[in-house]
Amino acid sequence: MTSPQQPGPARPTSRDVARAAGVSQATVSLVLGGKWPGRVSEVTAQRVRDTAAELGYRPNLAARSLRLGRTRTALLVVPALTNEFFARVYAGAAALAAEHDFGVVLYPSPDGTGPARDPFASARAALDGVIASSMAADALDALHGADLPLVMLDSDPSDTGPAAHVNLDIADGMRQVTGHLLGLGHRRFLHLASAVGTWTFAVRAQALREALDAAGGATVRTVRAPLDVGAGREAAERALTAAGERPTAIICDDDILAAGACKAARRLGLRVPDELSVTGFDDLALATALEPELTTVGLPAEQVGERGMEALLAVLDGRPAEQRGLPVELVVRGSTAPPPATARA
Amino acid sequence: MTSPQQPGPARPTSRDVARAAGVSQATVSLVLGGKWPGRVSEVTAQRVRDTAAELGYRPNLAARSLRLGRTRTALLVVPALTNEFFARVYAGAAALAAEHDFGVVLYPSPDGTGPARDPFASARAALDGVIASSMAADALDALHGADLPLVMLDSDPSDTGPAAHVNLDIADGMRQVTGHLLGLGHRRFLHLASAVGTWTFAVRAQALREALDAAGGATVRTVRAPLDVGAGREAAERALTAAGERPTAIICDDDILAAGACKAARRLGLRVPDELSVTGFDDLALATALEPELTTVGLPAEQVGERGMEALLAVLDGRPAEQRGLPVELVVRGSTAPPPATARA
DNA sequence: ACCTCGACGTTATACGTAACACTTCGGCGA
DNA sequence: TCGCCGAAGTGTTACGTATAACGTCGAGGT
Repeated sequence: MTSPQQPGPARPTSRDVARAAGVSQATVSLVLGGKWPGRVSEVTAQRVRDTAAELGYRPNLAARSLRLGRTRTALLVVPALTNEFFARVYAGAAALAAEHDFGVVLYPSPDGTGPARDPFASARAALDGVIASSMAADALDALHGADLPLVMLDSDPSDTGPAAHVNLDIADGMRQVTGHLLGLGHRRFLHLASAVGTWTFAVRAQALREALDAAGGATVRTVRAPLDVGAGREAAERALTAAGERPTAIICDDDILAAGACKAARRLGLRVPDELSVTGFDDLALATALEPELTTVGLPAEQVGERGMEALLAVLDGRPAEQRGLPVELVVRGSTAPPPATARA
Repeated sequence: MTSPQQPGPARPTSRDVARAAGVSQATVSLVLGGKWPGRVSEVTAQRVRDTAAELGYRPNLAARSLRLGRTRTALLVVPALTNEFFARVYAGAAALAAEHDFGVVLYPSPDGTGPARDPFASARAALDGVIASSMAADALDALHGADLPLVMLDSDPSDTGPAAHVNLDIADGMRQVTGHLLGLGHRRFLHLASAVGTWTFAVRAQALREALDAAGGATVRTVRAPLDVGAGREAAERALTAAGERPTAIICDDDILAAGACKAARRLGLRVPDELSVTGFDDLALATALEPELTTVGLPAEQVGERGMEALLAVLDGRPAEQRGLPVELVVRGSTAPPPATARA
């Protein structure tokens, strides 16, 4: 029974409901749109609602969008969703959107392959606005080109293009980890970074530098690695075996890199945390799956999505979107400890 | 400069392009729709394309959908995307969809909380079809109610409701792990299951049972746990400390549970793999982040998404969707080894 | 000279909805 | 009795697109 065309009776329209209820299409629209008080009597309204339910009426969203010129749909532009952080951002955004009868559609930034698709073609509906992570670099130009309300996540606030910014207080997170490690007695650090050249890297690097300078006598070396476990391991392994005094703590920009650093340590026969401390960022599920559990900076990913959507809704309403850094929180677990006595000399 | 209304000039329509190019709107539609050969001269066509590009024309997708009655949009229904497996399914589906100028919108099955939203309300556009994972139990009823083409992922093939099924050959995966462990000499197993009561659990349990029966003299105990590391650890810890002979291998339905099992082992002072073998399912990034790396059954998640979309496109074209189990592959890593000599006696 | 026909377009229409402007009608104060 | 008002709806229109049906025009055949 392959029936490519109209199989059963076509979906009922508001006019069908109107006919069945003995009213005009306009009345159906009024009632179902919630605009009826004072315009339609309660009895009629109830009759309309009943027949609508009976026929299984669902408004045609394409027609509604066309009529209204708005779609109640936002585009969320993120790098790969396989990164738990962004999956959580999406979850937060989608949850808040649902509360406001909004939808969220994703632009999955192509993972390397793919000819850098058009973010707007992938969104099948017309869009009311865009929420974009600064990490999805490939799509950003196109977004600025479109004259849609744009909310940027974790991007340079001095960039005045976007209508609003939602930023994590990463600098504070960096200060917290660094302070924690300095307090334990560490003085030689390795910074395993993921996205050199971006704004968030600059913020992290500067916060780290300032914290170390304030402590005095501390050194740091920065190494870059693509965002996966294997790459993190290799980079860490290289840095740990390089000439010069070995660092006693590795500060990673991401839990995934931290996992790599832990593997590198194990390969080199360094015990974590006794001989080497490792910290991450994000507090992914991974952080508590590892042994020892990872000391990391917890980022409220869901909140990032929520606030992004909140800001977008505000902009769409003509309200000002309040810009505020989201607080982050150091989560101390088992991957950090004082440096070995030999290194403290 | 908050401008809730029309800020700049409204987006150009096909009529604007027509005016600028000195042709009728219909011609613009023909040219841009690719239907021009034989109906519009090459020069005119080129002129239309140029002016369209110049004005930055983008077709209004709502209007197109309304006109065509099709949206080229599919709904993908999955449990939480924070599960890397489903994020990969989405990636696969979205990639293939993009090749066919299709879009994929997600129904993020509410994570416990949330009043079980309407899957169709969350999709803002009208839909051409649905691809649903059997794991998103809460939404399935509503999906069967709608008369949309439905492709089910990993669900009972004897359920004839859906238009097509895309299944992983999980039974084979289970046979492979079991065979691997039996070959190493294991005879006492713990099955750490995630979704008792579902079809995939039934398949796994039966395959496991059959493989063990064929070997003879092997025993298994099944324990259930919610799908997260902590729950897996607790369940495994309880089972490992229970009365009776301790199992020498834990077969987990998921890498996440396997991570929990590894933690349980470490807590109890059991070394993996020397004193306890652990296997997972899915081959997530987590599998290689752990130490030792996890022996697991690799599932082609992206392919699941691709095949699902492929099947849906076929159904929409009136073609038959070929039903085939996707092959899975045992990936042997460091978390499995022969059981300790004491247990082999 | 008339008809045909292909090439190249154009005109007109419908998709389903929301909202504006309008009608109908009983009641009510002057 | 007239005029007016509010309640309760209805008629109509427009949103932007795709396509079926129709027009025009010149070349070529008879």
